[in-house]
Amino acid sequence: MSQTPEQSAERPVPTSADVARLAGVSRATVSYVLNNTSAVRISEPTRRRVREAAEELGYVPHAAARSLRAGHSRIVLLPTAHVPVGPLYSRFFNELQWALRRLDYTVVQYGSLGLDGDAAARAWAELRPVAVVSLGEVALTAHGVEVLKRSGAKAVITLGPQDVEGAHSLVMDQREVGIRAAGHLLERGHRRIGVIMPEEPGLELFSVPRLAGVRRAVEPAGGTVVPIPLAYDEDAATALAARWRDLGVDAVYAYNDEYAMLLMRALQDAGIGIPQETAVIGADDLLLGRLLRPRLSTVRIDMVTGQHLAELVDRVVRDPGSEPERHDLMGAQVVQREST
Amino acid sequence: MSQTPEQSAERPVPTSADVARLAGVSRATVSYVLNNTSAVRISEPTRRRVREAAEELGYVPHAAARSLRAGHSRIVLLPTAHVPVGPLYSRFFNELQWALRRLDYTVVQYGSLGLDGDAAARAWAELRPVAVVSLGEVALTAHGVEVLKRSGAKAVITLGPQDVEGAHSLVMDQREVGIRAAGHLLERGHRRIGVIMPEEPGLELFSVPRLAGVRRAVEPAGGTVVPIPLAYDEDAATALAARWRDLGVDAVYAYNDEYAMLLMRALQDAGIGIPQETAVIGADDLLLGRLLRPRLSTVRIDMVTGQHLAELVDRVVRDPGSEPERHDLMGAQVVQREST
DNA sequence: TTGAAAGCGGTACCAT
DNA sequence: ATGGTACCGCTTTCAA
Repeated sequence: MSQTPEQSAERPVPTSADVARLAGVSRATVSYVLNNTSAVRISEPTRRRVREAAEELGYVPHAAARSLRAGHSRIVLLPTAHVPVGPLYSRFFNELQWALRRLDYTVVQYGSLGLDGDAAARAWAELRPVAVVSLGEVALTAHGVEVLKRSGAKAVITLGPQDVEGAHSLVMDQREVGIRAAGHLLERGHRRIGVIMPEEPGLELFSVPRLAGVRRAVEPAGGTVVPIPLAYDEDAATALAARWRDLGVDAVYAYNDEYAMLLMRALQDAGIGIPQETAVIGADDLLLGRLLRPRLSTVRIDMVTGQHLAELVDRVVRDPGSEPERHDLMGAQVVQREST
Repeated sequence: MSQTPEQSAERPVPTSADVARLAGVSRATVSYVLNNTSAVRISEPTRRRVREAAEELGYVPHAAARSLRAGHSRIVLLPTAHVPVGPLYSRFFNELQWALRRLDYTVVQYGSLGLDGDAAARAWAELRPVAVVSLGEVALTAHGVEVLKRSGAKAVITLGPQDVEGAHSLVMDQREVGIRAAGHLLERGHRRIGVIMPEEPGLELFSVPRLAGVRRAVEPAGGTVVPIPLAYDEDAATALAARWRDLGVDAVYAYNDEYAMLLMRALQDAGIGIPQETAVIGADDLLLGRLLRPRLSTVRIDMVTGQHLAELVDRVVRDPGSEPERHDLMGAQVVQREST
């Protein structure tokens, strides 16, 4: 009797038993009424009494108890380590959440700081999610996928640079972006190609593979790749521009359009002609690139939409038997404007 | 074409009872071992047997069952209707999630499409969150707060234009931004002031009060306010610029720096001098404003940091008895550059 | 038409 | 040092 977990001075949270007592019926009846169970017929007067009692007490059902009993949840887990800033990614993320919510899933965002793949998978599995959509910030291993599936996850979907055994993988090979950017610059006759590497944390996920892509395109062609760290900050850009000519690059791929804008402004202020002296290309095809002068060339990325991904989640949840698929998505195309 | 039978749909998820059976001990012992309960001493050999059994079965505890028994959760609910895009807001949001996670809360993002305040509050209460941080997209009423608290929420915190009874309110009066922007333009001698109103959904939360602020500053001074709808899109801006002179405004507050950039470019392309013919001021003090020519004047907003808010959540959770406070935050200051 | 009761998976008190 | 067991709140047979 002494095991009341939490007996505060406040009113205890009303349960369906309280509603039943007040309405003078059993808990079963309360459940039937409030869930509109069609298999059972409850008289209208009883329904009314139950509803009124629930209303009066401010009764709200307990989701955890319900799903414990049901044996499954509608939780979709979205692990996040660092959510990369940037308009493209935010938009995707919002769309995804929105679309999942429309499909009646509960989105749980779970920060997984400093957990390695398997520890993270175990932590996620505690929530018994029906699906996990890993955005690739935390490396999910085949074993991690197994743990999740064992814990009842019907769909494990990864979105990242490579596919993971046992999971549906949406492979977004960011190297492609670098390859396209570099390919374009090579075509235009450039050979010594700078690559802006953001110093902000959480962007390595994208920046490192993009650099690798540039290398892959440039080195076989006999060109040179020069990685150039840059903080997203005016002073850093000015300092970089001051020593720009020492770098001897004749073209630069600037990670994305925002970094490209920062760099272009600094170079222009330092009297370096774009594209004559240095060609500049960004990525992401943001509106701002079209507003710059010269207009910014860029790599447009065809990313999966949040809506699309949400539908995949739902499909896999409904048909968990389906073989894990691997989709290569992420087309990338150069949009040439005036800066190259 | 033999079917792959290894689907977990068949194999039941292992429970602590399974672990107990395999280890040849009771469920209580399993619980003691896996939770390192210090009140009881378990022999080392037993501990090992339990650990091995858990490992072998791939056992992962069930968070819902645990918190059902415990009588409370560590869920912090973040309702989101439309998460406004925009770097300032995304950064805040990420910080908040990150900081809460560090404090060992589980962040649940819950999209509340088309639910009115009270229905939303009920839906949120089902999850029995220990805290709710409403970012002001869904209007929370005093009654809604009551429902949440009755369901066990120790902290209900709202961040929005006005305080809500019963909740800790962080009042961010966006009108202040409009007031500052307009005040600055009035000082510089402008009297007919345009206000760019983004057509994108989800921004009304900010744009409408900002417009109200402009009105409040301009009208007593005998000036005129001209709201100007604008989609975040190059063609829309070009079309607007073409009829700009008909509007007869001599200054414009452009919602934020991104819309300001879009507008400035279109105006400049149409041969309209900035700031001579039309002064332009943005808001948010983004880096891009400093990169524009002329450099963009802006309103810098001192928003609460995610870290700060997370600490408030934690403090209120630990001391739920504390009186609801109302903090006015959101200082706003004009940063004058060259566009005004 | 309604109620009694058996769990879902864990935790922690009380015996042993 | 362990085991037995009574809950947490809810759904869902099975009886009455």
